[in-house]
Amino acid sequence: MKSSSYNSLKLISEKFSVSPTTVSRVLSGQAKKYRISPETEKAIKDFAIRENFTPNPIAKGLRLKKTLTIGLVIPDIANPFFAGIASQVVNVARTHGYSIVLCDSEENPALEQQSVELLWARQVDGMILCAVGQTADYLVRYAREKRPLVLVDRVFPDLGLPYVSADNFSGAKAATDYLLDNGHRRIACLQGMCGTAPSKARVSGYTTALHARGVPFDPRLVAGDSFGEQSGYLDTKLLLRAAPDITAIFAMSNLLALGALRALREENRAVPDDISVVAFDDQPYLAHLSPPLTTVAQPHLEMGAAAVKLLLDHMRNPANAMSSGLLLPTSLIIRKSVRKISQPTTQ
Amino acid sequence: MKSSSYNSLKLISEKFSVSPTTVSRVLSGQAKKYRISPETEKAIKDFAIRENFTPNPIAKGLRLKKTLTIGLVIPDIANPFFAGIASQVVNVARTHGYSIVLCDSEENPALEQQSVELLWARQVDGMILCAVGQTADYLVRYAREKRPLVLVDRVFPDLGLPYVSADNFSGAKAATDYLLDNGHRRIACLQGMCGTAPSKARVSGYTTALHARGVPFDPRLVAGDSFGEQSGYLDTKLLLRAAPDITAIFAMSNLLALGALRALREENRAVPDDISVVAFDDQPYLAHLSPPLTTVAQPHLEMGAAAVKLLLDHMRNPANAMSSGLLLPTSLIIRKSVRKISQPTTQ
DNA sequence: GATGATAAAACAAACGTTTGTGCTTTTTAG
DNA sequence: CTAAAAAGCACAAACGTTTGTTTTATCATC
Repeated sequence: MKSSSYNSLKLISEKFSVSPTTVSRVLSGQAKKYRISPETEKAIKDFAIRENFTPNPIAKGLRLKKTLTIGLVIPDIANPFFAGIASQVVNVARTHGYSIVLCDSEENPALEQQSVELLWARQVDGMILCAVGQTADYLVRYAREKRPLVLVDRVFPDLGLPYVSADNFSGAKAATDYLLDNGHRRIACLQGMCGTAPSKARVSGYTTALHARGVPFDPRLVAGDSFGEQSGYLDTKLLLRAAPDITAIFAMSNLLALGALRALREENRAVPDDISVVAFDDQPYLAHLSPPLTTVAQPHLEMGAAAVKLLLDHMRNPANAMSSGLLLPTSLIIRKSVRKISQPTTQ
Repeated sequence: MKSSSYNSLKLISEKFSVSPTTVSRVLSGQAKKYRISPETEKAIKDFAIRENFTPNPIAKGLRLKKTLTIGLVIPDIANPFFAGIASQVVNVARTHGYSIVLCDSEENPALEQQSVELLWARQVDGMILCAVGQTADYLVRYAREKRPLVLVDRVFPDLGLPYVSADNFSGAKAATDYLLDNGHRRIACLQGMCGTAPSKARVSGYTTALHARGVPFDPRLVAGDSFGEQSGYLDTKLLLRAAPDITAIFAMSNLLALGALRALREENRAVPDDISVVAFDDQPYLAHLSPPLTTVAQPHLEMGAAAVKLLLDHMRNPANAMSSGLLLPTSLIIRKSVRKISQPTTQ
């Protein structure tokens, strides 16, 4: 377990009076290919594992132009949603021998771009990016250069970059259907940052569900333009004034739901008795709220895992680099924040 | 903004028909020291920034034996507590020019040790470690070798390694005092993993507070041996049977509190009317629970920031490497989960 | 017009690998 | 006993930097 002062092939090679070449070949499993004698091989191997030696990855990286390193850029690692993704990214990358260099863009597009460029400069072999912002034009260059880069969650399908995301459309549609099934007709929708792919898809799922039931779409019922708690709070307040007859709120993020809950509490509207609430994205604590929140769960972990797998695939085979988008299924988790109401008019 | 195909000093040097040496010296700001002519300097500098060139950090790392890289080992990045720490670590490291290589030990001591060794092998310049487990003997070697390594949260003061942690003792004492102030005398305590520094310190704060008030310490009132939600649930159940007369529970982690809440709900004990609850560590959602939980907040962000600063200090100056422990103050956040009771016997 | 400063930049080695090729020595075949 | 083949390994270059030392040209000085 003690690590040695033998920290280079040269030192080891001197120990055995062979050349560094030989040691390198033994340690990279090329012994038979280069006809190293079994005795030499065993001696070196034993020594290496006993002294717990591994060839310097920096030198290796220089020579091989591969660093066994993947860059991960996240808007906010303290956000449980991204933390969940990161967790799986780190873990499956590890099982494939890759390490993760983590950058936090602090929800700032400029910092994001900086981070991406820093990571390429640091010679990462590939990159996983959860973008912030509605656009990311600086990425087209990387798409053109066919760099191994996969987008997660905040995707840009037009860029021709591989991506993985939850199936936001279907998730939102399922949630809306659920509300409709429970008799709701005036369903407000708290959207996230306008123009982002997830937000657009979710709103689209919402309107599609409405149309399918012939429920008129009222543009005044969709509010908001950020995924944050503040926005949920504020827009719910406004919504309650602008459309007092709503019976349900579909909050398109976790934090939006938290904000909405706070607003509703202040306004003395009971959930679900006065107003039903459905959130998007599940987090353990949602079950502990009162009432426990019904929500559409995203497969965080799978998203992270899938991103790494996609990336590794593209690293091995740059050919299939374009337009392999993955949409992972969501699932509606039914708790106690939706009330069944009778809606005489549509019975 | 477009990055060039000029990706080596050599290429650039040819462009200007100078030597790589000259380019290197210009780009590292040593122009005047080595008397590079101002024209040459300006030309190269301009070109470099126009083409957005930076010397290859891998080659640099090999030559300089410095990688501008810090390893971060976390038991579970999906846990908001650690995510908060990581967030600041990443950010302040970045402002100092360092990148973070992230490892997740999955609460597994063996994997932790592997990760630590992997990171050293990867030539990180320093490391920040949130250990799991009660011991970490493999670290003594690194302490002896005076490697830049700082411990966070789960610290081992005896190892002689620098560390930063919340002042768990004072935090727990404050929480217990608060319960006592509110008339509680039969206060149960849900501890975390026994033997870990935070858990020991917290329990010690709890007992100290009791003693100071002359409240008898009842060993049966301290239960638990893990920081997880399951443990909180289970041990609360057991506690309610073993000591039905308790009026308050001090849960020494967030998740423990969540588990306790679940158990109390099942047993139809209202919080805070039947039983008061105080948690340890604040997370945004605690305010949204019902009732909003009183808790002792740890300075996550400061902990992460402090860890990096300590580390950088020790990297610059290995001399002051030993025994610089930082205890960051906690703060009691009072919400609505504690009821004031009259306690005639001790009035 | 030699002598020595000084300016401007090049040389070469080193960091620790990997890899194509070349060099001995031993073994095998005929 | 010779020629060819195989075994076992070493050489040297390259990856892209940085840095101590040299080199070359320019200029001023006496």
